[in-house]
Amino acid sequence: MDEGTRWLTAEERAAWLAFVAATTLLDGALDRQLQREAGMPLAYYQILAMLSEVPARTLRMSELADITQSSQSRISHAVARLERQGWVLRRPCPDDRRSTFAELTPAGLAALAAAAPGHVRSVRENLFDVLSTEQVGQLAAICRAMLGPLTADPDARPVPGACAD
Amino acid sequence: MDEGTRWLTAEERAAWLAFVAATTLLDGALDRQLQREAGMPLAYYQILAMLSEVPARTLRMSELADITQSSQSRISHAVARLERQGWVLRRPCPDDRRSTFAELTPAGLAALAAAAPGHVRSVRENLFDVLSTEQVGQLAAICRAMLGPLTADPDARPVPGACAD
DNA sequence: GCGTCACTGTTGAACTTTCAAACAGTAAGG
DNA sequence: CCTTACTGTTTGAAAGTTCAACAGTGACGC
Repeated sequence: MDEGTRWLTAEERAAWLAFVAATTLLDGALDRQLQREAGMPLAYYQILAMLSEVPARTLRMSELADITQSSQSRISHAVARLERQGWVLRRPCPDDRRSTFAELTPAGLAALAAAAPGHVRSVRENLFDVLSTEQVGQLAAICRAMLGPLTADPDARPVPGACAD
Repeated sequence: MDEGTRWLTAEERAAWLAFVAATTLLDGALDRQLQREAGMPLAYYQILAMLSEVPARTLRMSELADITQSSQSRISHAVARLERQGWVLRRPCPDDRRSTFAELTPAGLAALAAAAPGHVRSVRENLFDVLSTEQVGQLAAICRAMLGPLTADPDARPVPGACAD
């Protein structure tokens, strides 16, 4: 059954191992840095960051799930936690009463502002400071190429129908 | 205090957002594919894969932690689970009685062999099939550059001293 | 030998994520 | 209306990860 499998070439294999190691370590490093210096995991930072860049600092739960590439269940649990911490506020949506708005509070914005410099420094140290300008462009092109199949791939969607237009 | 922060340039920011999205989605896609077709999460597949490529299909727990870029605690829990499933066997190390060997069982090898083709296909579809040969080389170079600071960075090490030679 | 310190691995509690199921609201057809 | 299907969100249990604490060894100096 696997006679037809196209295994990886030596170059692909080397690239793959380096990719897995680098992304795993980078993720861990960023998570640890945030946890240590700001007391929040990377996933929560990303939620706060997304909310901060949007009009009225408010998004519907499902939009938040889409934009952070996570499942609705995860967002629901995470926002519940952030709400307990006073960083996010949940409000019903008047137009569609199925929907809920998540709004960044001033305290949440302050926590984000306090965490941001350290996070950016960490991203810089571990990624951009070791790449040439050319490599930054190459990386962006590579990632954009990956996004094609990934955004179409049913495997990549956390929740069926989460990306419905 | 954050006056001195070097924020990301527009190019860096674009690259960063694409990178986060692509790696998050790729990770999710691979995990789902394995979970669905082989009934195991990606993290466990990687443990089995590492064990399968080593003499006697046996590694010390700490070596396994190093090679998979994960913490000792994580490996301990994961191997305990894999052992319950009959895919890995734990044995005491005669030379150093602190150490424990983790050995891939025939059943574990069979499970890995059954899972591998689908996994490789998924890696191909979502990564290598959308990249040119040139881009594969660029990606490898970029990841190798990242590994420099990451392997030296204390943030990136799950457990202090885990990488001691 | 003995004390000290580093190293290996495990454990249990806390936390996060996932999975499946439930729930409430909306939309469409008869 | 009533039914049916679908959408947006929540929930609780199960699974996985992390963290801190612990126990058992080994290595080194005195």
